[in-house]
Amino acid sequence: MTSSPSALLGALDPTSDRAVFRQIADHLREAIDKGRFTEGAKLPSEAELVEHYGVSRMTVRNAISILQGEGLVHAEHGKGVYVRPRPPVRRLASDRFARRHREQGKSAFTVEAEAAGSRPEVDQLEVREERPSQDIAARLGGARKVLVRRRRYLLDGRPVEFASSYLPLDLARNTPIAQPNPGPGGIYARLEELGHRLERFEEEVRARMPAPAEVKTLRLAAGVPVIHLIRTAYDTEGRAVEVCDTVMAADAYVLAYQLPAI
Amino acid sequence: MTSSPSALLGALDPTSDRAVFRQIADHLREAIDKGRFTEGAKLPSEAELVEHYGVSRMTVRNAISILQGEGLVHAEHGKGVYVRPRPPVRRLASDRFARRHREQGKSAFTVEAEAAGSRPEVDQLEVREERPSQDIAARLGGARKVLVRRRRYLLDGRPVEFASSYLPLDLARNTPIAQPNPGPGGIYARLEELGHRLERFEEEVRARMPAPAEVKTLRLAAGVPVIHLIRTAYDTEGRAVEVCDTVMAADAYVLAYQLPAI
DNA sequence: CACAGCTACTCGTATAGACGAGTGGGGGAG
DNA sequence: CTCCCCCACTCGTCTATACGAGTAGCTGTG
Repeated sequence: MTSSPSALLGALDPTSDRAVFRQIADHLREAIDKGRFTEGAKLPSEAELVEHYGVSRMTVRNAISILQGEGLVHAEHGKGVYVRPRPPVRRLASDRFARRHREQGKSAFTVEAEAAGSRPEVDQLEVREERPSQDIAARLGGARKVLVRRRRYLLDGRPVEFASSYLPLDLARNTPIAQPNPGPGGIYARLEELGHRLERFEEEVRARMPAPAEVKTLRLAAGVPVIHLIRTAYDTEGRAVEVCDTVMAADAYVLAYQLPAI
Repeated sequence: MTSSPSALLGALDPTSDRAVFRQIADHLREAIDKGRFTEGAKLPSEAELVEHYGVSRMTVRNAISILQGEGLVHAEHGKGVYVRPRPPVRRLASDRFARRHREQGKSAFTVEAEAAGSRPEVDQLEVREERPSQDIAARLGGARKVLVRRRRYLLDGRPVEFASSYLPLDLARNTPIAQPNPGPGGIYARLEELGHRLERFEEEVRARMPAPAEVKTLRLAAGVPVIHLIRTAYDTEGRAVEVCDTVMAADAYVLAYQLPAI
C-alpha cells in the first residue's frame, strides 16, 4: 500500500479557467521542483492520480505527457513514471582542438572520457565516398565528391553523439584518412602530415527537436532536444579541408567557448 | 469542398506493429518533408483525417501531437493545423563583442538587427540589487551582492531572448551601469571606462526544453527548445566582472564561433 | 449598403470503457 | 528449496461520445 498522493499534491481549483490536465501537470511539476519527488523517484501511478483528482485516465495521461514533453519525467512501460535523472554532462572545452591534444595516441573523445571516469566507445563507423549535399559542398568550397566518415560515440553504453566528417575527395583519397582507423591523433593529425596545417575552426551551433531517426540513433528520451554543431576546419591557406556535422544529445553536453575581447 | 487527403497521404498498414497514431504521424511527416505540405500550409482537418484513415479522433489528435512535439506543426484554435514556417534566424557572430563594435552609439542588438532589416525592441527592462544564486556568486568570484540587469529582446515584435546580467555590486553601484540606459556601447563600454579593460569572455552553451515561465516570456510554440547561454566577462586582471545568463528561442538563433588551432 | 447574428467548421477538453503488453512478486508445483 | 506460472499492477493504444470555444463566411434585417 503506497501512501496517497494527497500528502504531496494539492487539490484542483474548480474556479480556475486553467484546464484540469494543466493544473495536474502544474501540481506534479511543482512537486518535482520542490524536491517532493527527487531524481529517479516514481510518480504516483495513473490510477492513483485518477483516484486522487477524481478525473478520467486520459486527463491524467494528458497531464503526464506535458511533463514528458518538458523532459521532466519519463514513463517505463509496466513499471511507472519516473523523474528523469539529469545525466552527467560532457563538457566540450574550447581548446579541444589544440594541437597539443593531437600528440597522443588516442582520439580526443577517448582521452577525455577516460579522464572523466567514463567508458568511451565508438560505433557504427562508416567510411565512404559520396556526392555531397549542396550545403556541405558550399562549405567545402564547391567540392564535387567527398570522403565521408560517420561514427557514433557512446559513454558508458549510452549514445551521446553522431558525427559525419566530410573531406574533399582529392585531398583524402588514398590516404590514412580513408582508413576506418586513421591512426593516432585522428584525421586532424593526418591532415597536418599531408601538408594542410590547420589554422582555425568555425563552428555553428543550433538546437532543435530531433528527427525520428535521431531519436533512434541516440536513443533519446522524450523532451530531449539535440544540439546540431557544424564545424569547418580551415588550413593556413584558407582552404576548407573538413566539415564535421555533429548531432548531440543536448542533455549530455555543455559546450564551452572562449572569446577574446579584441 | 477541399480535396480529399487521399491524394497526399497513403493508407495504414494493418500488418505493421507500429501504432496507428505513429503511422499517421509518419505519413504526415513524410508529406511535409517531401514538400506536399509547404511552410504555412494547412494540414487536413482532424475530421478529414478521421474520415481518411477510419480511426477515432483521439488517434488523429495523438498523431498530430507528435508532430507538434517535434516542432513541425502548430495548431490554431478554430482554424486548423499548419506547417510551422521556419522563422528567420539571427546569427550571433563570434566577434560580436569586439571592441570596435562598442564604439558606436547603439547597442549591439539594435545595430545588428537593423542591419538585417528587422525591427529591434528591448522590453521588460529591470535593474535592481540582489543576493546572487550560489552559481552566479561562484562565477563572480564569491560576490555577496550583485546588480542585476534583466531585459527581453524582440525582433519584429517577436520575443527571441531574455537576458540577465549580474555584476558585483561594489563595481557597479552608483555608476551608469546602474541606470536603465547605461549609454552608448552598453555596459561593456562603461566597464572599460571604469578601468576594467575586458580581456576575454567565456561562454557555456546548453540546450533544453523551456520551463513554463520561459514559454510564456518568449511566447514559444510547442516543440521549440531554448538555448541557454551563460557568459562570463573577465578583465585584464583576471577578475570576473559580469555574468550574463541568456535564454534564447532556439528556432531564432544560430551561434557562430571561431576556434584558433593553437 | 452595413452590420448583427447564425451557422458550420475548426481545435480544446473531458469522460468512460476496452483490450494489449511489459514487469515483478507471490504462491504453488516439483 | 527452487523454479515456474499466474496474477496484479503498470503504462500503451484505441474507440465513441459530448460539450466548449475560436473563426469565418453567409444571410437576413434594418
